[in-house]
Amino acid sequence: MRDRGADVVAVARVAVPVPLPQPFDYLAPAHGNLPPPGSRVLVPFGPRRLVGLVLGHAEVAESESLKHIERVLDVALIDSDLLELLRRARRYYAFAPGEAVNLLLPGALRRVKPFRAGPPDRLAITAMGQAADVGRARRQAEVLEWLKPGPMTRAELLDRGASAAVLRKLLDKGWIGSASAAAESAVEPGPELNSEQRTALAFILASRYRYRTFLLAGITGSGKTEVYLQAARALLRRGRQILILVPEIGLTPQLIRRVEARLGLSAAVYHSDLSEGERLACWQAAGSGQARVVIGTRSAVFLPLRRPGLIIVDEEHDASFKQQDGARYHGRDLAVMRAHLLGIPIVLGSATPSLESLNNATAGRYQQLSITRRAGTAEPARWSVLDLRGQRVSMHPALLGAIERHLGEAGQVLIYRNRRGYAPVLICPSCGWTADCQRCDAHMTVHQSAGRLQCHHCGAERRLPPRCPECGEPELHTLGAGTERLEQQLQARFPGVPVHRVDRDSMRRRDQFSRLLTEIRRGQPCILVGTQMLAKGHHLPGVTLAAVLDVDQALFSADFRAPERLGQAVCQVAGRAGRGRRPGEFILQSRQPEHPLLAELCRSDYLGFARRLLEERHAAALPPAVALAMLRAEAHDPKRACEFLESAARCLPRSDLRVQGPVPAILTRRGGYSRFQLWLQARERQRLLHLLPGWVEHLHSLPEARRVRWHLDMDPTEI
DNA sequence: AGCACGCCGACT
DNA sequence: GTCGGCGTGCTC
Repeated sequence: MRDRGADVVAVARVAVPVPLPQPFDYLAPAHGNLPPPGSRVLVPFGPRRLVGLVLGHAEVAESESLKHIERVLDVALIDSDLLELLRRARRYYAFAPGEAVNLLLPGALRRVKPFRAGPPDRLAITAMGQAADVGRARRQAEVLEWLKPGPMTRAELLDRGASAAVLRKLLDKGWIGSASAAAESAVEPGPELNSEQRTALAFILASRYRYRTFLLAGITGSGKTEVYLQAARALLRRGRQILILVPEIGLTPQLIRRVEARLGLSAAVYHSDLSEGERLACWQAAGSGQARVVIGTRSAVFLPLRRPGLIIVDEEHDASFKQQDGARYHGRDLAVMRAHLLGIPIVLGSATPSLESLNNATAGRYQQLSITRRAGTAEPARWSVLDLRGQRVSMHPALLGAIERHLGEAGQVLIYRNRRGYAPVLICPSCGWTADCQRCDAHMTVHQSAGRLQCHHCGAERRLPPRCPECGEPELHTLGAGTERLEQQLQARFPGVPVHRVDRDSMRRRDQFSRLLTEIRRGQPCILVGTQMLAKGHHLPGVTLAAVLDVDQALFSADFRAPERLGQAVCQVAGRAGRGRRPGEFILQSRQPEHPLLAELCRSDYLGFARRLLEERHAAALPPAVALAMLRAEAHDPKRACEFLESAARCLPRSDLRVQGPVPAILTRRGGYSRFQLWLQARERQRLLHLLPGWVEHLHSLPEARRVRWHLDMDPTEI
């Protein structure tokens, strides 16, 4: 027998930022030991050099192809808790180790060349700046004025119209400087908690220093945030850090301000719109413990934390917690995993919890805390359904009447329509031609004011044709109404009343929206028409009437999640009405007013509706009753996509999984690609988890895999 | 993903 | 004669 010790060597298993299924092994640096797991290293990789992350150590057969780590950049930069989170996430979502580098290291630390620290993220006016004589420099004077009330982030200043050059000048002169991230201010007293809020708070605080997941289900306006904040305050006092995950940072300036005012410190904010320098600064502040409260989007779940005490996931049902490319993880679910590893409590909050979380609560994995009453004196809105059958208009006469009445009583009106643009279809009345996207199975949307057709799926755009390109008919018709058209119709019907449209087209710049919100909160009667943007969590105390125009599509969608999302949107919109002192009214328009799901939604609260949906999912063996993973493939040639999925299915180990497909995706052709998928369902999640990583790794070696774009999606939210 | 190597068309 | 098109193969 040969001496095994002689041809075996210790290596570091290194994740490098390439989309390959395996980590790469490296020998210790020429002079030194193997760096411990979590170390950041520089390694030679083919003809180039890359920054990688040491995932662990291993013993492998000695080989000519093994190279040495070139340099150890940071020893044990990532702690073992985060590495363990990463291991579990990789096992669960079956993503490549290369993605790990992207998740755990901010961009600045992935560069081979050392990163030069950029300008500070939070800027404040200095004493010198207060006294400065700016002279003719108008732009600089402007910035100084903005900063006089208090510090602002670089992003906010740029948003308002400051240029990078002006900021650099002011920094050079010492008129503005970095505002200390630790600056503390007085704590604003909060409202008195009602009994339900107090009970919820008591449960959360009872599990301090222990893992526990709480599902805080509180109707809109019930004061969930107040419960989070008081829990946060208790842990801050013990020197712990608080991590708050939010769906989209753009929609939460109010939350950030409120957190800062109520906790008396400035929150570190982490999201993808930050500059590389800002991201690095936040990453370091979180890791050093200097940042006491961190508010971030899903990627913040991977931030290092020195002394974590509590994780909060706000609007936990929101789809943006699911990453839709690269490592397709769910920020909420990883947050739960992280809290578990850290041994700290986590609070998932929502007025309209996801069926996944409700199911976990029912199964006893999460503890549900409900708040059923609105905080303060506000009453829930009165609901009614208008039957749109037989109406050839987008707004029922009774809705217009209600709008008139509410405006007359000095109320504000919110109209929700989940479709931007003027009209979803352009059609020729003589030959039936419709304006379709060349690259997608979809109609193009008419954008009247821009005079263009737009595909909302691939972004294609072209001029609005003056006549039918098929038969020359000069008078083309539009079908349906998007926000742009509704704005026009409402303006025509209610002259003299301001009509504000809120969607991606009308609110190009971020500050436009916040300015409008400020304007609206002054309380003058007005009509707001908008998409999602308008429905999500904004406090609009002057709104007394809210309406959802079209709920029918979602009731008959091929996507099994559509009714859940509909219910959530409807409740969010209904929650906008009557949050001030005046009572609210909520109107739903439908051509299926007697549909059982709608009836349920109107009859009971969201939780009753959700319970019914959950029963349906159990009956149909759909998530969360079963675990679902999806293998997706897309190619210009649909045959290639299907061939790949077929051979992928063939090399699946024999098991009791239910495998279906290849089935076409709902919008089969998008952006010139035909998209197909394989459904993998299992009663027990473990069955899937055991086989996915190995299977996915094997798929890389299939010859068909190189001719298609493919990925695996665990717990998919889009089908 | 990059990056090199490789083997065929229009240009200084 | 060479600059450069992007197919395919490899990266410890």
